[in-house]
Amino acid sequence: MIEQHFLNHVFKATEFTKDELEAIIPKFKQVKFNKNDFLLHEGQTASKYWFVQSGFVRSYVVDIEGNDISTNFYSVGDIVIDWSSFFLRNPTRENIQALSECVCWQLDFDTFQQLFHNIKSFREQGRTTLVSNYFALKNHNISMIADEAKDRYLRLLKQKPHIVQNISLKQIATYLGITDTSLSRIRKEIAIK
Amino acid sequence: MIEQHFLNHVFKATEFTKDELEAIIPKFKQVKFNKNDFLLHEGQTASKYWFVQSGFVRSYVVDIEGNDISTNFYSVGDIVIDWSSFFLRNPTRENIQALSECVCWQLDFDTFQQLFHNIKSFREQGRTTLVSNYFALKNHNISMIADEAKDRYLRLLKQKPHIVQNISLKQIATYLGITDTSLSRIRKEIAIK
DNA sequence: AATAAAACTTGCCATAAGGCAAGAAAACTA
DNA sequence: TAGTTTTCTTGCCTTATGGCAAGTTTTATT
Repeated sequence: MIEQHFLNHVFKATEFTKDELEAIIPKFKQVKFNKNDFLLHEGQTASKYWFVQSGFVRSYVVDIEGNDISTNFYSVGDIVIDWSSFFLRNPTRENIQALSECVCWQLDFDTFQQLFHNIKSFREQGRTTLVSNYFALKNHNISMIADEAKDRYLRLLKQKPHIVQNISLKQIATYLGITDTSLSRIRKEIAIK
Repeated sequence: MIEQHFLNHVFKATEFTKDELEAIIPKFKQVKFNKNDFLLHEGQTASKYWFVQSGFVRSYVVDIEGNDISTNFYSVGDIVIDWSSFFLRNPTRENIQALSECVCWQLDFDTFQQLFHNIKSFREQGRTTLVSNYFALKNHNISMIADEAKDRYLRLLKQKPHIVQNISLKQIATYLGITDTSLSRIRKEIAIK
């Protein structure tokens, strides 16, 4: 029964007719990942994307010195996609890795294209999702410039408390553009107050 | 004659049929801005976007302390759009301002929607443009974390030399997340070598 | 439970970048 | 062209954050 499907939480029924949901949702395939599995690896061209039903995922890039930098974290309800690799059909610089056991719903590029060009509400919703991701990235970027490290951490804590609780200090630190040492000190300072 | 239209450089003929170009290009309206004119102002909801035929444009936000932070620079051939305000129909935090006299080609939201839903190649191209912008923003963000100030400046210099040559040191500095003082010192250091 | 491996904390010192303010240079303006 | 405003440079000192390394705690493995 499609009403009970996890993806109904993703494709809110208010924006889609029942027929549309029945055309869209069955196209997704359930996949499971083990901890440390790669959903996408540096050098590959993304040909799928996922919605997370359970578990935690991280994306990161490796810089010239070999340090990895977290670019994003994903948990229940989030879309996991390398937008540029998926749509520009280019090999990616990003790695996307499961941080725990995960259950996801997967769609491939060709099926996406078919839905995108045939269902108006699907493309509207896809555009909204992409633009929302763009907006979040822009705000993160502004925060990197305008806020000091402690405020960036507090901002993340407020926006994604479940991320802060479930992901290692080191991986959060690189997302915030600071070292693990600094983040440890920031946490201590906050705890004292 | 549509072949001579400026927008032919934007909508590459390889991706569009002649008929499509004739449906798309006449929908754009030429507008001119004087130096310091606002294309979009904080608090407004973006209802148009532009392609720049000539001149320079800057977008910026004002932080809590009242400092402005450049978020982007635009010149010939670039799209000037507040993606999130335009598509999510929300009031924006950004200001978009002409830095010189500008000639632009403008499209409004309703006309965009009509083209987007009716012309497959138009929506493919729009998606590509948005994703390319997303990619650039992401790389800027990674650069903010992985590179020191001098390298961020050299990167901008390489990627957008015409921006560095035409925009004030202060405005470039905030884009790079540093003070004008620091950028001045970085330039001096580079000049010495 | 024992051991190994990660993850986190802390101290000491180094450094990139900021804050402020004065002066120089360049760009407008009348 | 003289005057005014804006932009840029430079010196002096401060500060947030980094680098490294040792120790501690937590988590995984057999």
